[in-house]
Amino acid sequence: MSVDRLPADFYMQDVLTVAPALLGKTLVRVLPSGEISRHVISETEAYRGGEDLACHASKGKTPRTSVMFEPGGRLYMYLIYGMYWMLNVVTASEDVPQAVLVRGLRDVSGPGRLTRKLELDGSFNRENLVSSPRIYLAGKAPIPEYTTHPRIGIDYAGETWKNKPWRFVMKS
DNA sequence: AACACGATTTCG
DNA sequence: GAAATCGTGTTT
Repeated sequence: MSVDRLPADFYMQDVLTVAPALLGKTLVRVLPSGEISRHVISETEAYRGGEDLACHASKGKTPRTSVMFEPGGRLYMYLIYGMYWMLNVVTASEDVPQAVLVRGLRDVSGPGRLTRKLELDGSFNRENLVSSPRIYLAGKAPIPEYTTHPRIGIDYAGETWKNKPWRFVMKS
């Protein structure tokens, strides 16, 4: 356990508050071998509820998206293109479906590559970051400087949503 | 039961 | 520019 593991309250805020606040925080992964891997989060994206057409939950609650309707602090893992697991942190209160996609670490670029490196897969879906012995987030304020950009790979979401500056990149 | 497709990455 | 590769949601 870590003394500065992020508490449940942190994840209960709106996704537009949590997504930039995750920048500079440390992703801690206890591997099956016992080795502890620590990486600083450098890039995130916010997916915000039923209205956001880029958010999987905008199409309603399904077996896959149901975890986003649970209280913040759990992981939402899903497989994309048949080969890459995406790491998402669920935020906000129950029945407010939101999640932050962890898109990059300071020394690992790309959401698909970072889950491979940290050995994260579907078995981590619904994992609770506040109590899990094998993965958690740690760190303290302040939030580092960052820039905002449109989200990647969501052209299907339409003009309104695809242009939202909801990608957050930590300045190196 | 069949089909279409994606919050990506890598190779040519 | 295109393939790889499969779970999920939708349609038949």
